[in-house]
Amino acid sequence: MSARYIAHLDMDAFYASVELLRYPQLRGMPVVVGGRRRAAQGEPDPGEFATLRGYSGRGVITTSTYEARALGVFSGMGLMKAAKLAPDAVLLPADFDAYRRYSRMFKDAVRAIAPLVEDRGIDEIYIDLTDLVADRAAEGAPDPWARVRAIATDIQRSVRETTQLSCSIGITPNKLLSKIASELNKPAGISVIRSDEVERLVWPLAVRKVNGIGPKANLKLEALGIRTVGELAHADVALLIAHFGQSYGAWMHAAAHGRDERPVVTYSEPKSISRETTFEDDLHAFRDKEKLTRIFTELCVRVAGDLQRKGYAGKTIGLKIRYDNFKTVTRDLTLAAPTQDAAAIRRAAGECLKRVPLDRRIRLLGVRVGALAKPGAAPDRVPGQQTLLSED
DNA sequence: TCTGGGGTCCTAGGACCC
DNA sequence: TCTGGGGTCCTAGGACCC
Repeated sequence: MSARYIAHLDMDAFYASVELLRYPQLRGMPVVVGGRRRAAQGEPDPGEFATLRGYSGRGVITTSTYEARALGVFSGMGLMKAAKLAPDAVLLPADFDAYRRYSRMFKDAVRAIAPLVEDRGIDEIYIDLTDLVADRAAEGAPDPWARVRAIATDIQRSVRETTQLSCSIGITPNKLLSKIASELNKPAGISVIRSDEVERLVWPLAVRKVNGIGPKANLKLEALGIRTVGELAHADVALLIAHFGQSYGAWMHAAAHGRDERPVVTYSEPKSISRETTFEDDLHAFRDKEKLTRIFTELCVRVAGDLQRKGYAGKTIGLKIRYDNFKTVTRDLTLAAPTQDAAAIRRAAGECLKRVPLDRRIRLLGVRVGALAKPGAAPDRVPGQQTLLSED
């Protein structure tokens, strides 16, 4: 594959920054977004924001401002723990409708400049700038990397003008490196890594910085004495494959050398749609049967609503249960035909429930619909069914 | 004081068919 | 009676990401 210019754009402290647009008086203060969605609690009185002090419940932090991060409070952390570290930090409930609005705004602003955008969730995207860099060859700077920086600056300015929010951009020859690069200079940074700079800029980083190496792999690597990307790059591939399997081991090694050929994918169909909820208190399968049944049915109704709104039906219905000890089990059942009907989903999920042990209290209940199809689209072939031009 | 909710992808075993 | 592969679907669990 010839040289590409791939950008990764990451919005800075996205949810918290959107909240600061609404409550500018909180700027400069430690603020965290998270906790359970509040039911129509209304606008808090100015100067009367809730703080973390005395928080009790099962919420986690979804985003924290940089001032809050300085106090050791990061996303994913339980709010009870965060309250001990930063009792005076302001706690705001998440408003996903607002975040989705701003998400659309910033993505539209980017697409107006560079159309080849891959969605990676609400607050980040990949952008293939290769064609744009070529287009600007005539009028722009002679050095393509200088043109790349100019394009990134344009994108950053446009995002700021349309949303009043800042973002960080990494540009490199591929997605893997760009994801790493965008984090090097946060917030509001632009970072470039050329192929010949991988050793200098990437090898000193912890392996955990590589997208795809999570907490488990990190621990295993540590046990092998591998802490940095450079150490991973120098590790024996055979050793990595022995410990992580052919596919993952070989990938890890390639990743450490900065190799990644994945294209920027501008559209993909969803594979599954699900709803789940963690209870405020663990529920007992029999003692809390009524409440459990009501929530179970409600989840099915919501999944069905999501399917209908998005125009999908699915034939694999899944149930997820997390027990009080955090152990999670799943069961699923594949129907003869796809459905988007709440009652049909409820029946199938009910069958799944019969196959789950109910000897512990339950922390979480979830319902999932997979093997999605667009209703009206050609159905999957039924085994044994005659088809024209069959190759059997 | 335990750890949200929405996803994707991978692995592995068994069923079933050719 | 025993011994074969390959391919696909289904199911369960787990790692990882935002």
